[in-house]
Amino acid sequence: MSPRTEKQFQVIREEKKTLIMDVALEHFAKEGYFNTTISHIAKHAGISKGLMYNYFESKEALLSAILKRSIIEIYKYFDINKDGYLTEEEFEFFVRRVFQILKEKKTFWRLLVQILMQKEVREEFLKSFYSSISSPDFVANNPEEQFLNGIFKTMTDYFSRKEKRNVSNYDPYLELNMFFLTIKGFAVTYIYIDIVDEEFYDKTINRIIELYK
Amino acid sequence: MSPRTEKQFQVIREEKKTLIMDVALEHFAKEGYFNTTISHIAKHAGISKGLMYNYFESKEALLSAILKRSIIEIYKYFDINKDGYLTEEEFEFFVRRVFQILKEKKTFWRLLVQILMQKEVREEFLKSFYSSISSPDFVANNPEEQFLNGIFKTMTDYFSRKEKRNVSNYDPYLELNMFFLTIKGFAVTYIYIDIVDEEFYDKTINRIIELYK
Amino acid sequence: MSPRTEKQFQVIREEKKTLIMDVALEHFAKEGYFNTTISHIAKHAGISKGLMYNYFESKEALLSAILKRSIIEIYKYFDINKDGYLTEEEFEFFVRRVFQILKEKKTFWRLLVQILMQKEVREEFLKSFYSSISSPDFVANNPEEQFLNGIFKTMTDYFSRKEKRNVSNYDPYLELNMFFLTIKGFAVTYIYIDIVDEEFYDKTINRIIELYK
Amino acid sequence: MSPRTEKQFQVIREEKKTLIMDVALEHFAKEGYFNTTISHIAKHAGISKGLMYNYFESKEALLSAILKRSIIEIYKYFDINKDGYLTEEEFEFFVRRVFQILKEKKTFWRLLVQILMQKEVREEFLKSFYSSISSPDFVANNPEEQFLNGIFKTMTDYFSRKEKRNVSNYDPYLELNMFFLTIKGFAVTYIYIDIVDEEFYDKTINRIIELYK
DNA sequence: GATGAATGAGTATTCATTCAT
DNA sequence: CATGAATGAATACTCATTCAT
Repeated sequence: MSPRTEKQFQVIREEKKTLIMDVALEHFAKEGYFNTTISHIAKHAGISKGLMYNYFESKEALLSAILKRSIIEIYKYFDINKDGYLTEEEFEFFVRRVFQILKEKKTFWRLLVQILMQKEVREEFLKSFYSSISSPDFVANNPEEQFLNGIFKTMTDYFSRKEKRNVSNYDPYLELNMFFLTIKGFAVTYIYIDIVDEEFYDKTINRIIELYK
Repeated sequence: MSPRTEKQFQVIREEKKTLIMDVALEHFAKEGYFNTTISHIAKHAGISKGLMYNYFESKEALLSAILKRSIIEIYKYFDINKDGYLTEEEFEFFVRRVFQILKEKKTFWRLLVQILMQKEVREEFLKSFYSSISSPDFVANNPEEQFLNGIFKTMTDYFSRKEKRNVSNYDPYLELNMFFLTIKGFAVTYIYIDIVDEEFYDKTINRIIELYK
Repeated sequence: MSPRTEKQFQVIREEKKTLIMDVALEHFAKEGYFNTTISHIAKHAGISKGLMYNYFESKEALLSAILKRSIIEIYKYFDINKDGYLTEEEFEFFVRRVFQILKEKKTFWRLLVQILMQKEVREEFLKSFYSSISSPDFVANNPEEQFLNGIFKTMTDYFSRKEKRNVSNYDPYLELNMFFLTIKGFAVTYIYIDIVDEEFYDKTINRIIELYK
Repeated sequence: MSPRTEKQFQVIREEKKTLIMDVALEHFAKEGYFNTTISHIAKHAGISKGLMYNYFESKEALLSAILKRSIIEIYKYFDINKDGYLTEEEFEFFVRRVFQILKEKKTFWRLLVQILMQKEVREEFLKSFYSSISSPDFVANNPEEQFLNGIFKTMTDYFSRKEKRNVSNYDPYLELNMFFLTIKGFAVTYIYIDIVDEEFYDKTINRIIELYK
């Protein structure tokens, strides 16, 4: 019988990779990265340990792949029209979208936060993330500027344009910082709340938008 | 020479425990809890591994002891006059104190955050912390009420009394939540900043106080 | 197009086998037998792992095939007229030929030496080599005598005929042994010298011939 | 009960290290370095794998320790009066001593040869060996020169002083090389001979001395 | 013939914890 | 109180080999 075609192999590979990443994310998030063994993942994915290493060079590479996949996917929704100018509507949309994603992918975010709190991992990952999002493919879609820098600049511009009446000595950089603090605090708080009070969740979002829009 | 008294032994014991905890905290915070081995701690504390186990039942128990000690010590500065009523001055003092401590014990807080982000650790610790602060010893010094509950109630009362002009549909519980979010976000952000811009640090604190006082 | 004939298939088979063996030898010699993986060989030979096993039963069988092939090929040049009588000219030709081959196929010899130094491999291989050269196919081409035994006898005869003036108590067996020692020592030394001083190489050969011719 | 003294611990350590090294050498030599597992060594030494790693950082470090120990021990007997001048008597003594040691420690030498034939190991080991024999302790006993360099120079001097009547165009460097070749060839041959014909062994040595003394 | 996904037994290494002294 | 030798279970990772297609 003739062997599988190149395409068939690709499909198999892609499916298995996805399967492994999904299972791994689930367990990393539930039991923590260090407490989750490769054996455990393999068993729950219904494959052998060897196959894991056929697809991912190491446990760390697996983690990295998971993180990148999810973050890339999330950033797709940012700064949608990419004109570098954030209107109030775009800002609000952006904030709501972030919190929507946070709610939908809570386990992933819990993992991400856990990982990023680990200082060593943190720095290494940030570096590799930067380089991954500024890879040829990525840049091709964003020829104008580096991604994160772009986000940051757009946000700074946004806060520079605003002038809050009720704020003495308005400082756009401070305001941007406050905004990010709040987002982070929100995220860090909610990823550990198992059953979310939807109404309160929305109220909080509204309040944040009210404060920083 | 006469043999040491029971009391002297206790003092020695206490000093050794403190030494071990100090060294352990230093290394846990610097290299992470999992990456720090008992051997390493013992060597740096100038004692044997065996002795470590004479003082602490396990590595986890050591961690637990460190966390409890530090948190207890921190809470001493809270709600100083303990009348359950927070004036605006007390509120401001409290916020500034928290950030002061954050700045002074950054490594400890980094560790604490890392640890608390680990879900399993988190739950176990919170439980044990709750019971420790309501233990006989603890209660003896705070006969009036459960500690954290007290804090929480006092804060809720504080926000209930306020009515922000510029906030539509003022909700004290929401406001308390926003306040905690912000504090957390601030903490999570600053524990990873190695060199702090003092002026900006203070500006941020002032802004937080301005928002929630 | 007509289907390939049986013969054509055989040619293809033979070519593939040769290709695999060449690539494998190259990597075995460069990186060592244990450090060279089947995957690596397959990739560099441009074939699949599965096909490898279609041609060779195991990694060890592949090694064995390589060794046999090369040694058989080398022995073709020995004792060319096969009359069992070694003249001084034939002796010198033989020695020079051996060293010529050593120089030309240094990587192969390095591998061979490495392999033969591994005791277990050594014994197993020597056994299988002996039986292979006395296999039906082999014997068919050398009907008169066992190969190695023949070499050995011819050499002993050669040294028996000589009587070195400058040697007290001349012992042909000892002299043969000394000769083999020297050859081996030379080989073991030169396979690890990356850049050979041609002049010195030749001088050494001349000296060896001078001593044992 | 009071703990063991520092000295007692040292004795235990030294004994265990020796035990492990002895057992390891035996198995490395018998089954080859790669085929010998740490588990195997530990089991035969009657200790746990963990203890192995208490004494040796890795399998490679264990090997290295074995090699160094034995070589250092062997070199003690070289160039005994250390005047850098080799008389004919000293030369003969040296050669006989080398072959004596070869006979006595055949398993070790077999291992050494196996290891040194592995190209990668070879280079790394030679480097580390060089630095180990020029360590403070070692240099203290040989303040005048690096060890191996010293040996080499002394040998070159020795061959320079000789002028073989029966050799046309006598070349001391060539002669030294021939001598080393022969020694190596002898060693490589005899480490694999299980039962040595003592008489023949001695005859060969005599012949080598006759040729190069 | 040909492919490469899949296997699983095997290996070095780590480290919290115990315990004889 | 104090020591550090000793344990052993656990873990990431490797690779020759098999097999469905």
